[in-house]
Amino acid sequence: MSKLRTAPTLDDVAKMAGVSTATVSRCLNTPDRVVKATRERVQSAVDALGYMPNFAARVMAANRSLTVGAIIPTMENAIFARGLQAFQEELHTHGYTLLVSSSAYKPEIEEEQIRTLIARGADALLLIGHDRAPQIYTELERRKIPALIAWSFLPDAQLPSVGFDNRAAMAELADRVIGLGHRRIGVISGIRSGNDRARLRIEGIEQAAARHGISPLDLTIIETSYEIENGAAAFDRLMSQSVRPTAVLCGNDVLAVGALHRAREMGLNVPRDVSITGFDDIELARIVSPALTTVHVPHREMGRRAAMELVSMLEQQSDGTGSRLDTHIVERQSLGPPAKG
Amino acid sequence: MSKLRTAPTLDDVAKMAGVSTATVSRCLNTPDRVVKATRERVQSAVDALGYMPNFAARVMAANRSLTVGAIIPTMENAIFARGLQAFQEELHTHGYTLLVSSSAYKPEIEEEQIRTLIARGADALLLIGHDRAPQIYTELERRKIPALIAWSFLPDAQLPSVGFDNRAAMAELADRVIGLGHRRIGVISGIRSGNDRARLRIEGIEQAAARHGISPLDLTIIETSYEIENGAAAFDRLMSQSVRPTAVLCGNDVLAVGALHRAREMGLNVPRDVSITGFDDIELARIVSPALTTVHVPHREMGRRAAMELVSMLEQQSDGTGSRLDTHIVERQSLGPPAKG
DNA sequence: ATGTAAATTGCAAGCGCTTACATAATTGCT
DNA sequence: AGCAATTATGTAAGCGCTTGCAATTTACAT
Repeated sequence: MSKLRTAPTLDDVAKMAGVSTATVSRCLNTPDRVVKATRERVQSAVDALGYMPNFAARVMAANRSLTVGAIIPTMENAIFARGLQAFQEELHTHGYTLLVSSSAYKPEIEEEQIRTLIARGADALLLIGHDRAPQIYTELERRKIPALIAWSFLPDAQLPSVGFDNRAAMAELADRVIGLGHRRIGVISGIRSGNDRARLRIEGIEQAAARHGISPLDLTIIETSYEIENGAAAFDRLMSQSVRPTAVLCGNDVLAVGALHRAREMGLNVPRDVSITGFDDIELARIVSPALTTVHVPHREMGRRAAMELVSMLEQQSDGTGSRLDTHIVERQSLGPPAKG
Repeated sequence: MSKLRTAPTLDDVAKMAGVSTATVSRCLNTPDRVVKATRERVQSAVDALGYMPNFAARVMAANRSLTVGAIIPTMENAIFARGLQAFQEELHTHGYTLLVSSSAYKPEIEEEQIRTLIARGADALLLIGHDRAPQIYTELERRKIPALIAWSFLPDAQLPSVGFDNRAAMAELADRVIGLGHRRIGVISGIRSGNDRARLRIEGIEQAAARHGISPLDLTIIETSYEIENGAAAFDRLMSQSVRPTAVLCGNDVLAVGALHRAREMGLNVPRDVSITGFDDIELARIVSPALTTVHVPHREMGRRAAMELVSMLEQQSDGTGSRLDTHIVERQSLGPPAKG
């Protein structure tokens, strides 16, 4: 029975080149272990047949896939795009492929995605942030899957992390805002539950406020998920308080853009009537007007380092050390001193 | 020799449940072909062991992966995000998984990605646009990989497509612009080579211009790749001509946002001094100010239909019929009549 | 030439799963 | 109760590849 028109296999190549399948396999994977003449013969057979190795078979036989999985909270906005791009480029130079999936910020989906990626043979995983059910870490440990956390650096966490200090970064920005004279501050944060970045950023603001003797009563915090619309709605709520804040610190640029948009719709001048700040420094932050004052995160560098770290964990069998990157404030037009009043 | 701490296999489950591996497999894939008592026994073994089927092994044995691959030109901006999201959601309801990769608008990379996805066992492919080397189509045909094209509907193309009529959509917008009295028109297009969407959109503008007796000399076309920066630079060039256009039609919203940004930097009032339009109606179009007048593309609907079509091609072994979706113009603030003079 | 070490190639055993086919258990009839 | 038809389960042959080990060839020193 002839298998009509299916992809050529190693066997086909081997027959055509007059060698064993082992040799063909070696030509593909460890060419220097094959003498030149044979290698060339095999290569022409490969070319002639348009042979491409079957990935599933390879994974099964070799018990590794040269694939790294990443689960990011969302693909819908640009927050993770640049970092992930750099991550994947760096992986590529080491011969690894990236598989991405998104958890929509839902812990149960993230857990499922982790299992799926493992079942698909991912050799290692990149996760975002530290907050998740402990048994996930146990499971990764048990299965001996190297994993790394990005977007949040914590020195003593269960897994090594490559990222920045969310708390300190936001505290620095809050210091700056308070230093300009703002005393009534609104905060539009992402949902803290299961999201250490959101939680730590708020903590940073609270720390800075406390340092400057600002009462918690003058700090209004709204939690909402990271969408432009929600930033706008939260801004509405903040501004409809009896005493309006003079500055609104947002958990990320997406929320800030929403706030900015609503401010404009309300006829408010930013930063004269109210200051608005973001976090992340995504492209959008430069495009809106007034351009957002925000915290710049070295996304590309973070992605690149995460990839290097993960590859070294994979290839040196090491546990990974992690690294902390610096952020800095980017001053644009959306932050100014409060209006006299 | 004991395999220390590796993932449990079908065999482990079978032993624990006291059945054959075939029965376990059937429990997982065709539960109604197994009697309830057995099924439950197997299920508890699965739970107890935390068993997850090995994907590679399954693909190899079953010769299908329940995976669909999509190659999109870019992930860097939101153009394809929403449609792809809907595509993946719909696939999910049919039990399929989506694997996405990006070609960076490079034909040779796209070709490589196609091969990679096939090697990884994709059961079917989603491609964007019709323009690509003919041998790719031959190859897909030869390997009997169902494939579908999105973002551009062409009734008689090699492969079925789900999308809209790029030419007609842009012609409609150009008609509107010309109808407002614009006679000198600038066009900022994506690179046409290998991109039928870009090509057809320009054709639409040219058609409309011809219909209204506008000389090709009054139509300045700049081609550049789809990045905000490039939109800005192209706008610069258009406005530094001896006779400035009164309206600038952009190949997509990303370019338009760049143009808009530069216009503002140049101190031009949009639309009083110059009108700017986009194409796609991504979220960004609503956020910028003035908000972009653009062509709304039903991205979600397109993604959903593409998924349905592909699943039916896969499951009915049919060839696929494709379908044309309607676009419509969204009037916002960036388009107005030309200034007197 | 001859022996030995090193390089090259082949053989064949899996990797974990699905599924055609064979067998065993159950059901429904008469 | 007895038989055929139906349903449930088991047996075992792969799927296409990698890789440890054995066999063969080549290179090199004596």
